[in-house]
Amino acid sequence: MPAPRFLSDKLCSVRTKRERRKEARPGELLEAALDLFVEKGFAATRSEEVAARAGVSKGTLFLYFPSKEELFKAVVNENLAGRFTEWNKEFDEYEGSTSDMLRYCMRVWWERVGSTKASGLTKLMMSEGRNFPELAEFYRREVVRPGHELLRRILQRGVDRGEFAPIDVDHAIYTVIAPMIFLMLIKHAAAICVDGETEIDPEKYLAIQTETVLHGLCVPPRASE
Amino acid sequence: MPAPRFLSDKLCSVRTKRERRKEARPGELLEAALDLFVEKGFAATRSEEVAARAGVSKGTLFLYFPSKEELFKAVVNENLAGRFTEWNKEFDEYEGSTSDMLRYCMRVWWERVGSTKASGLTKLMMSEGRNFPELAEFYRREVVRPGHELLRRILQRGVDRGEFAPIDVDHAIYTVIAPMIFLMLIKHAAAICVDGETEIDPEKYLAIQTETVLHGLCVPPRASE
Amino acid sequence: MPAPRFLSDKLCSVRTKRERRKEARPGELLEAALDLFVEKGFAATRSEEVAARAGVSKGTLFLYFPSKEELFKAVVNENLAGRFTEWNKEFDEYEGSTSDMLRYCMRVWWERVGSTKASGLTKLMMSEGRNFPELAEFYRREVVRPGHELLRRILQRGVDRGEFAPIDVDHAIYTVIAPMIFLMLIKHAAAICVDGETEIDPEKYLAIQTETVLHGLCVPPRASE
Amino acid sequence: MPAPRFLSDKLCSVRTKRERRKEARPGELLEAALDLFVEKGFAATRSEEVAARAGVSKGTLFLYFPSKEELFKAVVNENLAGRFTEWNKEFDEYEGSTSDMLRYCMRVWWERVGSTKASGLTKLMMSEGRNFPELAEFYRREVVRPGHELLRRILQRGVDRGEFAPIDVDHAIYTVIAPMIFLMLIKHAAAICVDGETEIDPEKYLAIQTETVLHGLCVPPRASE
DNA sequence: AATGAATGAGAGTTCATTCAT
DNA sequence: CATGAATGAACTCTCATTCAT
Repeated sequence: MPAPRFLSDKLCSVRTKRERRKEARPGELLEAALDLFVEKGFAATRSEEVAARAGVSKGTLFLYFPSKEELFKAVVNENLAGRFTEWNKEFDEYEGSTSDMLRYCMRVWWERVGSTKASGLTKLMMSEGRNFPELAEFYRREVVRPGHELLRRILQRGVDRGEFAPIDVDHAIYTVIAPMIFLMLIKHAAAICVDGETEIDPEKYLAIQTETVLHGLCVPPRASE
Repeated sequence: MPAPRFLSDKLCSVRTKRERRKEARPGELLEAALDLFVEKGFAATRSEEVAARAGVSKGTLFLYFPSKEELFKAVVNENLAGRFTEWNKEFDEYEGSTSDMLRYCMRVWWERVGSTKASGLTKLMMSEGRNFPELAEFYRREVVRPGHELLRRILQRGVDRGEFAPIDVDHAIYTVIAPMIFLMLIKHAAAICVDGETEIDPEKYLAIQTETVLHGLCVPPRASE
Repeated sequence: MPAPRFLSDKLCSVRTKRERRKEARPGELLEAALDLFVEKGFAATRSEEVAARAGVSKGTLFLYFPSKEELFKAVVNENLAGRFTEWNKEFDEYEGSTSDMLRYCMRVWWERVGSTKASGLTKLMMSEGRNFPELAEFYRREVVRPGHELLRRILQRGVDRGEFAPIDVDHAIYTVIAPMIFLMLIKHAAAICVDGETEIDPEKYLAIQTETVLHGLCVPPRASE
Repeated sequence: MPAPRFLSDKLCSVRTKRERRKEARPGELLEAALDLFVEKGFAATRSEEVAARAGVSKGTLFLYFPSKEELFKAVVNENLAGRFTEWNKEFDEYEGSTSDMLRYCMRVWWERVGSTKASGLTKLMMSEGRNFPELAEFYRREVVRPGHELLRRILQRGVDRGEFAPIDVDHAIYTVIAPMIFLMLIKHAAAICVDGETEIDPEKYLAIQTETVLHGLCVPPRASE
């Protein structure tokens, strides 16, 4: 047997095909599951179909995730819940005006969530949450609550720094969220579109809504209203 | 057809409860079905439960509606599709400005659809449409298309009469629809609400959005506004 | 339509084949289940097989019993647990000597339980109890405990009336039960019998054991021991 | 066969743990399997669990034993079947009275089998034998038959030497076996015990039963006993 | 017209066994 | 030799739909 040419051959690259597959499996399954959950809903997605799309057999799915519900939670973690720490950090370090911060927030939300398949998970929970109370509770705890927290901190920053009027922050959260939710839902609403394509330009829609919201939030710059 | 023995079976109120119930059956089933479809979704609603809520047996349900899908179609007809002729007529006879017409449209839509259980059917189609292509097609044909037609005629009237700028009417339809859809969806989204209650006031939200839309549609007035 | 000749035609005999079947179903299923549980054990008995032996389809079984475990509990109730009230009453009214009472007890136990398929349920619980804790608990509560109570009362009666020595009744229960359990087990032990038939004569075995037990229990009639 | 490089691989204790483990594997697997089969039954014991308890992987189990059934047979051989040659020899060389021989037999049976985990295998076969006909046949051939043979020879010796009455030996076998089987079964019957502990003292029970059996077997002595 | 007992395809999940590494 | 990822048949339970009554 010839000596490996590089040390790394021994430490990194010497993996069998099987090993590589093994490490890739959870990710492949999560991706397949995300696709199918978003496409068909939680109840209507058959476990075997998820497995098949990931290129494995039914049994293999349950090797990695102990049940369909746990698979769903893992999908939510991977695509939404697990990313809040990063997002929180990003906003902790933000230094501009709070208006810009909110604009930035809406924009990156669209880029990272709204425009991706992950937005389908929100639609899914709105549709099927009532039928799967444990999943709904999980989603509220791991996604809705942290999301609200993040927004609350932004809005509170605006109020604290005198940029925003002393509004009821908890109430204002919904004003900010509303257009996001709308976009997520319309994006996944096949049956509603006569010609298959929604005519709304999400970025433009979001920009307009953002300004509307900011108009309502901001302290009038000089004169009294 | 032999004459009824009594003046009018239809008007005669001296009837056993049983007889009345008999004729009311389909209506009761449709109402029960609407409730349950909206509450749990199409797939998750069990036929037997619909029958039970209507106070009849499983078999009776299938006596009136040959399948769960046909039952759903009947519910959609009863609550949405079948009412467009009446609505169309109403707008044919409208005589005020097109801006007022649109304001009126949004308002009565909220009263007659948005704020009622019927709005849940739209949410339902957005959630499960992909899993039931025949229902989706039916819904598009019988609800979405007529709705778009109605709006298109209103908008075209505005353009034709010089009240609205010569916009792309097909595109503008979505601008008008967007807030309606948003309200319908948020209304049925239990899982998304941390504290159980959305803080949005639908009437106010709709009024503001209506004015925003009109602001974008109207020809800038020559004289003062 | 000719008038029924007897009133009973109307009240009793006017049953369709279907109705008769319907009433017989639970009993047929319980009997099939008893047979199969005793023959193959709880885990190894497939629900569909029970249904098939009762002449119905898989689904029908679950129409009458919500789960395999509940089916098992119903079988235990039907064959063992539900008969203790009757047995207790019988012994409450017994008037002879306690020795005869115990002899009678052993004999009727063999006739009504030991020699019947019901004895297989005890074997089953001993074999599989550990794998189905809920069933084991149910069996202990509904069968073992009442059985012990019944015996305790008999033994206590003997002690109270001076027929038996002042023994530890709770301990003596096991002495009485031991031969019953042995017979139940050997009866269902196919693998242990070389030639297919156990050579033990249960009635004789039980009679001998009973006298042995009584010998140990009874106060020596006259002289001191 | 080439000579081992060291004096004796078998006796040489200077070995790595790994090497020792290697050779101990089958034994460790058999021990783990015995534990689990006795604890949970044959069907309810998962192969993987056996492997895990033996500290090896699932694959390794199937390297040593081609199937779960073969594993079970090996466990039976190790703990019961394989020991009959030794036992037979022991009894061939016995020189005392046949009564003492039988007393000795019962006692050592309790010491070597009844009181050990091996007795669980008998209970297991009685419980699950019908579901695994090949195992049942194996058990009958390798354990039940040799056991009966051994007893038959003892009893025949007693008859031949005039110590026992000229009884039907084949029938008497069951009289001798009965208390052994009873003890084995009661020992593994968790579900049957209300208070968790059976009150029977096995050694005492066995001694009494032995004397009872001998009483029935022995020729009434001419002189005093 | 009305019933509800019966059906059976189909879903999630388990586990003995295989085999590439 | 040893591993453990992968398989797929088998099992329990659900529910839309049928049909004898």
